[in-house]
Amino acid sequence: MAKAQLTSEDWIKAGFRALTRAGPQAIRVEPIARDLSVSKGSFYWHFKDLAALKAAMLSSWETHATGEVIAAIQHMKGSAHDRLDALIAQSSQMRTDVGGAGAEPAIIDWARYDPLAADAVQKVTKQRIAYLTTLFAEAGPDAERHAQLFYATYLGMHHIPTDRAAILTVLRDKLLP
Amino acid sequence: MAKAQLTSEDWIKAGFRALTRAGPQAIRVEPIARDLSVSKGSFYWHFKDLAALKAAMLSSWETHATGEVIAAIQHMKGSAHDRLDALIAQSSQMRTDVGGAGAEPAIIDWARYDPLAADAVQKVTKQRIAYLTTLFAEAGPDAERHAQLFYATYLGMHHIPTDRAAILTVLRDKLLP
DNA sequence: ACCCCTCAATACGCTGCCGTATGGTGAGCC
DNA sequence: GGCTCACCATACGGCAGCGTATTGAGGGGT
Repeated sequence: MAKAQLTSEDWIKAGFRALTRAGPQAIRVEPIARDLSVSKGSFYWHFKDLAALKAAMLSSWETHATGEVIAAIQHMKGSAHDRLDALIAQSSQMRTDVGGAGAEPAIIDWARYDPLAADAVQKVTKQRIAYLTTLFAEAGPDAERHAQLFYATYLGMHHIPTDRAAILTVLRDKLLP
Repeated sequence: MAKAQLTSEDWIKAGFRALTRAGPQAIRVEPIARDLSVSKGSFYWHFKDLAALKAAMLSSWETHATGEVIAAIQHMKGSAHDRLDALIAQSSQMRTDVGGAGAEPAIIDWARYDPLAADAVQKVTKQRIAYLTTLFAEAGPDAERHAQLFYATYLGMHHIPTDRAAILTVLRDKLLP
């Protein structure tokens, strides 16, 4: 199960594990090295310093969190209603390895203290709301406000101890009658 | 402007400043002491250790964030519609000193890594949703789901770079027609 | 078989922080 | 004027983490 050699990808994944478990400030070299059962000598081979790992994580998340997801939804034919359902389903999967939905709250939070993370989050937010706006535009006016509302709910639902998909579904019913 | 003597309250407020500026892991004795232009010798007079300060902050937030607010809204006569508007207005004030709305995201996040904070947040969440449920109960069925939806949106809107009150108002229109 | 290149281990100095111990200062009271 | 007490400064030992330098081990190409 354990590979003989590590790659930068392994460090990035381990970084996300640390992030989701203990927050942005837990992205530290030596603890992650212990998690990988390796010394930090390995780390400084793959990365210049800690900032480089963080940058790589953000870059990785940026592509995974926008391009891939939107592309997957986009090329499935269907109504806005169906596509929203697909997005809702997607957001319940909660992968944490390369920045799936499980890591979202931690990254959002990360952005509160780190300008680089803030930059990445801002880009992703903009793209997502833009895409949602196109979906809601099919159903009437105020598309952008509705997109913002939907996305805010998506972000907030992670902190409510209940069935998350149900909350989004209720909102979708209200916005796309 | 600067008081001669400090109180525990001053340390708690300074703790919230550190929390909102740089996250939960920034609640550290020496940096906060520097913020107060004082040595940490003062800190260990007012508090047993760092954990004591954190506990005091959480306790302070717990009372400010539920009892006081709900009481203020409760004793103003009016429809659920009006009371929701009052809550929306309240949440746009963004005080950060003793755990106002500006500190909410930071505290929510804090709870992800600290069991004590998680405990406080869970209590507050429960109370708030319970109160919202009573408001929505006047307007039809599914009151609890609507309360969860509204609260999730309230939490998430903090991360959307736009007029936050507007988002909640749109949602209120949908839920209380 | 050899070498080189990749990757990891170890050891080191440095910084920031915690918590303790102890000493100092001003205000008020007698 | 001296005492007490609340409040703060200073100094110390300890620890955890960063980043560097140096050395060591395998694996592929020739």
